[in-house]
Parts: sequence; C-alpha cells; structure tokens
Amino acid sequence: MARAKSPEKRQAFLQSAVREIAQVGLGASTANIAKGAGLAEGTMFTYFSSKDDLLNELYVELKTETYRRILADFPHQSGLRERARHIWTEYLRWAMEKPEERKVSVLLNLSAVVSAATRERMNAERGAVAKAMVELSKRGAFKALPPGFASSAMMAMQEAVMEMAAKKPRQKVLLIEQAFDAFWQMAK
Amino acid sequence: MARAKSPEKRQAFLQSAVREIAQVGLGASTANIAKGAGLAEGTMFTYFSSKDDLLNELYVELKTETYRRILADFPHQSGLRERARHIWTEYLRWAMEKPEERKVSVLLNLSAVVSAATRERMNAERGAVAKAMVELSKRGAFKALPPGFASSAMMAMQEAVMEMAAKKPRQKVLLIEQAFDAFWQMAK
Amino acid sequence: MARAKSPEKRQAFLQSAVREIAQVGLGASTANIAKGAGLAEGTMFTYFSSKDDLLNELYVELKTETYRRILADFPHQSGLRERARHIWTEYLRWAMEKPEERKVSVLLNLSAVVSAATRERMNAERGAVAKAMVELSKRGAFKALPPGFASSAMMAMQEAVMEMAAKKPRQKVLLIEQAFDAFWQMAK
Amino acid sequence: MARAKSPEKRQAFLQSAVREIAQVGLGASTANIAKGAGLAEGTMFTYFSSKDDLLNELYVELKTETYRRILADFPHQSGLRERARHIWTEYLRWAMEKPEERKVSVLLNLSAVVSAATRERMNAERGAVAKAMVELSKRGAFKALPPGFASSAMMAMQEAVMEMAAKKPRQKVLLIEQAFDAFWQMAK
DNA sequence: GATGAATGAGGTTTCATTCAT
DNA sequence: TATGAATGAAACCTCATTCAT
Repeated sequence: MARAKSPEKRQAFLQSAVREIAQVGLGASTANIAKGAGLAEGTMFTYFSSKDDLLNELYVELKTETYRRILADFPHQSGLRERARHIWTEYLRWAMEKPEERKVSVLLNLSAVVSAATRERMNAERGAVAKAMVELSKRGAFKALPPGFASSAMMAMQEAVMEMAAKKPRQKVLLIEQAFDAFWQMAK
Repeated sequence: MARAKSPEKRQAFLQSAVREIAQVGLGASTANIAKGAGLAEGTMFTYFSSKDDLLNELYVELKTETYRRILADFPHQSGLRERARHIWTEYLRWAMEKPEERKVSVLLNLSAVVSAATRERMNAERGAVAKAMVELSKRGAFKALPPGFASSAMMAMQEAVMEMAAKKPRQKVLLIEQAFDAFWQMAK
Repeated sequence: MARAKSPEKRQAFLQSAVREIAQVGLGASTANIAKGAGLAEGTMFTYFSSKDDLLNELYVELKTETYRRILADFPHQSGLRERARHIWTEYLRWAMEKPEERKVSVLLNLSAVVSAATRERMNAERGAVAKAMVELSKRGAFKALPPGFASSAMMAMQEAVMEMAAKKPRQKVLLIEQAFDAFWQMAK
Repeated sequence: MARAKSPEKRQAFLQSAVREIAQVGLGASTANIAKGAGLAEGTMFTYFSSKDDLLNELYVELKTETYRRILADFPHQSGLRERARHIWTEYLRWAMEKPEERKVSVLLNLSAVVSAATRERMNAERGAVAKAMVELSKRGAFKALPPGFASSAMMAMQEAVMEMAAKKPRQKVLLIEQAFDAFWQMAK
C-alpha cells in the first residue's frame, strides 16, 4: 500500500491555519497556510476537500478541544456554583493559553462558512456543561430571562475577562476568580 | 483624495458598504459596494483613498452614530443607575433597529484594518458614557476588578442580550429591561 | 464617461482564441488567449463573463460569418442545382481561406460547452440555406432518406473535400467543382 | 514502462478512458480514469508512460477493433459493390453499437496528442479495405477526383448516417442500407 | 468630478506525474 | 507490482486600484 495519510500533517495544516487566520482573518490564503505547515499547497487538498472544509474541520477541532478541557476533571458531584466556576475557569485558562485559537474560534463563529450542520454537531457535545447551564438559568436574576440567557451571559462575561486579561496579563489568575464572583452575583 | 463633493454620495457608499459587509463579511468587493450605492467603482476612490480607508471611516461613522444616540437625551443629572440604564437601553435599541450596522461594527472591531489611531480617536468621544463607567467601576463587585472591566462587562452583557433577542424578537423590550436588572446585580 | 468597451479588443480576444484553440484544442488557456490578444488576462473577463461564455460567443461569431458569406450573393432566383452549388462553393472557400476558424468550429460543434440555447439560436439563422436543403431532400437518392439527411450529407462531403484540399492545396478550385458534381449524383 | 503484467488491468484503463472521455472530452483526468477502472492512479503509469501514451494506445486499440470487425468476414471474392457495402455496413454497425468508442475515436482523430507515427502505423493495417478503396476511386464521379477522395467521402457519408441514426434510432437498419444506395450513386 | 475599462497580482482548486510504502 | 499521498505548475477567475475619456 501507499503512504498512509498522516495525522501529523493534518494537524500541521490546522495549526498553521490557526496562526495565519489569527493574523489576517479568514481571508488567510491557502498558499500561506500550506507554506506555514511546511507542506505543498496541493497536499492541503488531500486532507481537506476545500478551504471551507478546512475551516469547518478547524471549528470542530477547536470546540472539541475546549470541551475536552472543561469536561476532563469536571466536578459532576459538586454544587452548581462549583461546577459553574469550573466551566468558567477552565474555559478562560484555555483561552488565555491559546489566544490565537480563541480568536479563530470567535471569527469562525461569526462567519457563514461554518455550516449549520457543523454547529449542530458541536452543540450536541456539550453534555455536563449544558446541564449546569440549565440549572443556572433557573436561579437569581436569570429566572426572569429566557432559558438560554444564562449561558450567553457567561460566555459574554468571559469575553470581557479575556479583553481585560489582554491588557493586564499579570493579574490573570486573580482576575478570573474575582470576575467569577461578579458573574455569580447575577445567579444568587 | 478623500472627502470630495457630494455628502450624499459619500453616505451612499457607506450605507452600501454596511449592507454588503453584513452579508458577506469584510471581504465584500469594492465593485459590489459601488454597485449597491448606484455609483461607479472609480468614484469610490475619489471619496475614500482605499478600501481600508473606507472601512476606517465606516468604523468612525458607526461609532459616532451610536454615541450620538446615547448622548442625545442623556440624563446627566440622574443617579448612576438611571444613567447606566440609559446607556444600556439606547445602545440596545440602536443595535436592534440596525442589526446590519451592529454586525459590521463587530466585524470591524475584530479586524486589523481599523487602525489604532482610528480606535483611539473614537475612544475620546465617549464623554458622559466614560464618566458613568468610571463611577460604575467603583461599585459592587466591580470594585475588586480593574477599572475598565465594568465597561467591558456591560458591552459583553449587551452582546448576550442581542443574541437572545435575535431568537425571541417578540420579547425585546422586556428582555432589555430584565437583562439590565441582572446586570445591575453586579453593581449593587 | 469612461472608456467605451472596444469592439477591436473583443475581436482581438476572439481571434486569439481561434489561433490558440486551433493549435491546442479547447483546453487553450485563458492566459495564452489574452497574451495572444496583447491584452491582460483580467481584461478578457470584462468582455466575456467566463471562458465558456467566450467559447459560446466564438461559436456564434464563426457560424454567423459563415452564413453571412453564403447568403451575401445568394442566387435566390436560380434553380436548386445552382443554389446548392453556391452553398457548397462559398462554404468551402471560407473554410479553405480560414482553416483555423473551421477547425475551431468543428471542435466547438463536438463539445459540450456550446449550450443548446446557443445552437438553437444559430439554427434559426439559416434561412435560404435551410430552404434549399428542404428541396434537396426531396430529390434523387435523398427521397428515400429522412429529411435532414441531405443537409448532413452535404456537410459531410464538404468535410471530405476539406481533408483532400489540405493534401493538394494547388487543386482547390477544381476539386471543389468536381466534388460538387460527385455530390450531385446523389440528388439527380 | 508500458505493457506490464495484467492485460485485464490494461483493458480496464482503456475502457474507463473511453467512458470518461466520451463524457468530458480529452481533458478527462487520469484520476477519474483510474477510479473508473477500479485501480490506483499510480498504477496507470506502470501500464502507460504518460497520459499521451495512454491516448495513443487507445487510438490504436479503437482503430484495430474497427478493422478487425470489418475484416472478419470480408467478402474478398465478391465484386466491388459488395465489398464496399460490407465496409460501409460493418463500420456503421460497430459505430452504432459502441457510440462512446466512436466519439472518442473522432476526438482522438482531431487532436494533436495522437502522433503522426501512430497514425501512420494504423494506416498500414487497412489491407483489404485500402484495396477496395483504390478500386472505388477509379469509378464514376470519383474518377475525376484525387485518389484518396473516395475513401474520405465514404467516411464522411458514414458520419452523416451516424448523425441521422442518433435522431431516428428505430430506422437504423434501413437507414444504413438506403444511405449506401445514395453513396453508391457517386460510384456508378 | 464621474465613469467603468484595463490591469496583473493573487485567490482557490485541479492535475499529471513521482515516489515512499 | 500496486498503491495513493505528495507535489507544484498551471488552470480559471476575482479584485483593489489606476487612468483614459
């Protein structure tokens, strides 16, 4: 048989795509992505049928990695506050460790290239996170608001933290904690 | 050279740019923007020296319009809660009335085409909004967090409201109010 | 107003296309066609929306020119033999004067890029030629065959003449005449 | 290097090439040809040194098959009319049974990929057919025309029959016969 | 000033061919 | 021998920008 398709090369393309897109947006050229991966442009198309396909797969990869991190040591048995704090903290740690990944994730979320099917697929993976969010939406000020709002609010507040952290990188850890306390005011 | 004869034509380009960019992203072509404005491609370059220039001017225009709305009936004499509620409500009304404008605003914010100089320029225009935000950052849970956080948090929470409103358009007015109450929990 | 679209440039593209396609087939590249026309590749796309469009327009141009030649001094009042001879002769003269045009015409006829709509459009232009062919199909050996056969047979025999003429260029004129006599045997 | 192990695989490539080329022209990709053959892309190049080589071999194959059919029950002892009729009929039967083969044959004939050497080689195989054609060219209206004309004319007229038959598939058998009578008018 | 034709660099993708397995 | 991943040169086409009119 011939050479097998190498997972390393696939990853090289995805990682290069993250770097390029973080720098220049979704308009990053396939030529540059391939060059950044140290592979030929044509090779990219044996791993991804089109640039759109690459982008969709990248979206899946990034979301999956995020959920993987959050669900790794998830405190299923703890109270809601603890579980919410875990989600809050793990997501922010990932986002701060991998700012390019996060930026690309945001861009992909906003763009039309990620198909509804792909989004649907990822929504199904949320598991314990979704459960905690449902509980959260029945508490405090969230009670009066539509069910999905608590989840959107948490994500939005995390955005605010990210933005802040970019300006004050030294205080990251404390910032994450104290911002959670602020967020939790809404759920009390 | 930018800023030429007819202000109407300038506006036509900016409005067409909003429509096109809302649909296809910042990659919208100058040809389509001009066509949408009912004017010639070349004409665009007598009003804006380059596409990047157009984008920067558009950013200014959108931000200016937002602040204009917020500052129009600003309750300078009222208490902080009332002023914060005004900012909250007016921004959300604008955003909901002009979803394309808002989407483009978000895209421009994320993109590298808007220069640091342009961003700086707009920050200076915030006036009474900035003042209210400073006060806000000294209250409640925001006290423990860096100065700019309250402002970021408000914007972030507004994002969450927008997202929600897109799904439940009927409940907009109530949603705006109740979400403000949730937000205010953090400032109490 | 801006520069008008120049018919000369349009013709330059079509003529270059004829030369290129005659040499390398319908796979002739847009880059080479443009280069051959002494114009930029991008310019081609202001005259033709795509390569397929160029090919369709070329087909129309070639067919139109052929019919124009044939119908120019058409002996409408003469007997069938005379009219048939005119069609025979004029077509062959054109084809021999413009061997590249003819070759491209044949290639386009065989290919799928020429749309049914385009073919239909050209069929409508045949006028006096079609009338003569109908008459011919009711004579001699053609009587026993389906209506369109006489026309196909004439075109086919002309092909044979072309092929021969390519090998014996000196005897063209005589060849055309004597081959018509052979063809006419079938109609007697 | 061409001509390797399995004749079955070689045939699979050639047959797949016929199918693909009949559909999309000589631009048919080696990838699709290989896929259609149920074999790997690379394998093709152990049987044929290049795509051009494949095309040349295909040309040889198709011509050989045609002559094989015609020469199989060739009535060497019969009069010219009978022999001409045999060539006429057998060729048309083959062409109608194998429309894809015929279409590919035509495309290859027109294209520059078939080398002069290959064409020469096949001309040598015509044997009894060539002999009949020489006799034919000395008769009737063909007498006045160059030697090769009778042969070209027969092939051309067969084209016309094919075209007709495609439109009236029911009358094939009769069409072949009556068209031969028309053709023979020129030889009488 | 207004127009849109002209431009050529650069975009995504296909393809014949090579070569590691 | 058979495979199909790897390659990079081209393919078609789009685009921001210039400039003749």
